[in-house]
Amino acid sequence: MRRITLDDVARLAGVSPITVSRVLRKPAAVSEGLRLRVDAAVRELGYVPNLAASRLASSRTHSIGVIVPTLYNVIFAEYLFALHEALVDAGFQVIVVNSRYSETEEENAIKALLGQRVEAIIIAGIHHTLHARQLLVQASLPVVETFELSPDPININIGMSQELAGRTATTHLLERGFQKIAFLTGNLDHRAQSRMDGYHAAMEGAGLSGRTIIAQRASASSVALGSALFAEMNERGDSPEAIFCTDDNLALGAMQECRKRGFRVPGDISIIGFHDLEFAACASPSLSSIATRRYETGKLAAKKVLAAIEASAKPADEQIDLGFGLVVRESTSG
Amino acid sequence: MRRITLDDVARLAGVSPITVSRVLRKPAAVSEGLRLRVDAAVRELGYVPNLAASRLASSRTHSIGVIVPTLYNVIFAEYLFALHEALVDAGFQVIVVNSRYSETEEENAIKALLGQRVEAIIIAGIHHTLHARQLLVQASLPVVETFELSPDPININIGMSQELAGRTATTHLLERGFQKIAFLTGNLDHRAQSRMDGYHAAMEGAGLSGRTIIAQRASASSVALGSALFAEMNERGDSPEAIFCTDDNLALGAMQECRKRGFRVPGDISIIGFHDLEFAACASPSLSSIATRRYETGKLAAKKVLAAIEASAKPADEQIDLGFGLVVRESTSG
DNA sequence: TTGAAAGCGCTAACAC
DNA sequence: GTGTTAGCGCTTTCAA
Repeated sequence: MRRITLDDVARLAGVSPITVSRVLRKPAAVSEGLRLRVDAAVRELGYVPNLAASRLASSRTHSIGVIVPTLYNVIFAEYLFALHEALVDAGFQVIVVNSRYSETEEENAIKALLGQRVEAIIIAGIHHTLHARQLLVQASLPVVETFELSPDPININIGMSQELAGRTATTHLLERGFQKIAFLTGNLDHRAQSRMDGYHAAMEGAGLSGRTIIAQRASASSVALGSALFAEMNERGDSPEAIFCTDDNLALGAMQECRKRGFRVPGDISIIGFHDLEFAACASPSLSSIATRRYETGKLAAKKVLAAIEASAKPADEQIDLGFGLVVRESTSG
Repeated sequence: MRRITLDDVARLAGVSPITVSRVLRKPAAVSEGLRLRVDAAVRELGYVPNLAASRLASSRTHSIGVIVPTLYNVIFAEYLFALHEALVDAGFQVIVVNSRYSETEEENAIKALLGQRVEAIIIAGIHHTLHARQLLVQASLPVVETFELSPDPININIGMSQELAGRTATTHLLERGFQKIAFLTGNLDHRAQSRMDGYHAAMEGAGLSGRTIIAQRASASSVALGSALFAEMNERGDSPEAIFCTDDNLALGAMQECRKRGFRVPGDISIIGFHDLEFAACASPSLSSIATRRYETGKLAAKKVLAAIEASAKPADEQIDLGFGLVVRESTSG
């Protein structure tokens, strides 16, 4: 059974194909009589326009490519939500591609998106293969890099200093008077690495560079991993007074494992997390954290992209530091 | 600056356009000499094929549409992860559309996906507008409905009985000897509604239909909402012996609020959640829950769709009940 | 306001 | 193994 095309509709309505096309795209430009006839024919035939043909002919795709390293993380879910909200409402389709924390996959994703002639690319992170970077620089479309601050942005960069955030969290613990401060992390992607750099910098600044305690395991952050890392640390005899976790999930897990092993939080051990996830405020004890602006990042990225498309010009290079917040709650208020 | 096309590459390599096309799609069918020349030209020009043109010419899009009611929920994140994993590896692009729990938006999403000539549609839920249903029934592509069991599947249906799951959770509490059992829920989407139906059915079966306790508020499930709902219930004087929450997040929030108000879990109040999220096992006390098969649902949906595309035929109607599990942990082991 | 002609960039089908 | 021809189904001119 052949698919219904514009011509079929035109024939049934007794008009030319271009008139049908106009009725569908700018109905105001067609007289009411024809419009009604066309609408009726469309409905009768159950016509659905072929987007590939439309895209080819108009060279507009009304689609925007978004690359994230994982779909398995609330952080990106919130960010994607914000992007979707703004872009879909503006009539764009969002193509989400998951690079699985691999720069090679990211490069492939970029190629696929360029092949689709997306009208902009929004990409989490600032580390790309050389070739990927070239492709993005050469492409005459808006490119937004998010979540980190790049020393050399491709085009638009909306982010925060992960290193400074890591330093801030650690400094907060130092200011509470703790010296034995542990750092807990899962996979060391670029952002986690920067936070760890911040931890090391703060410890060194306090003359404690010889006394760092690291618990790390190559798997995705999760509550279970937090428990496991604390257990591991405890069993090998490390007994920190405070813990900085790269992620609130780890922090929650660590906190629960603390209690299981008879430590009070914050009485015996203070804990600070990262991202200020929804549960941090109502955990008990409530969890101190670094608040990151996932939603705002997505919103702003979408806004910038829409403005650029509107102006039909690659926007000027720009870097926006959205910053972060230190949220002090019970878990570090011993 | 004009975009590079296949013809440009062909001219530079001194071959016909179709040869370039072949090198890109089935390199084995081209002699090595030409292949190398073409590859070089592709690289030199930075050529990226136009997918819209390819899709139009071949009438294959290698893309699959996925509709979910929200992106703001781990449940769907895990499901999407599974879908992506299987489909992307098989060379398909996944187009995710968010219907925001609206049947109208869902209908629009279906139209948009059909317009793109996706090769299959995978949709969470079994409730659609009449027109949306018609479109899906008429479309000559595989359609998978997930997460619920439909009395009248459009094509393939992979799910579980939400009602039975709700009944099972409630029955578990009844069997522990509790009578004052509360039901906590956020937005009453179809699935939450079915779980509540299950709760009512179980209560009625125990002769307790007059003693149901419901705490509900129209917002998305979250830990904070769980706290709020328990607080509300407690303040209006309802004092349940056990609580069934439609979601583990609610359960975690309720558990924390219990403790804040001096109730022991499970000593004074037993709690069971839903979905068996990652943190349930390592919460303290560990959280009883109904385990749902999000990942398996995604995997199986992808598998069915790929098989159908492979066979290039709309698959036979089929219903698969993936079931669920009752996971008993400390929070209901008083 | 409406239509005719041409073409977007690729691939299927067929020839050589 | 390689090329020629003829579209895929729309939209962009431009003319009426």
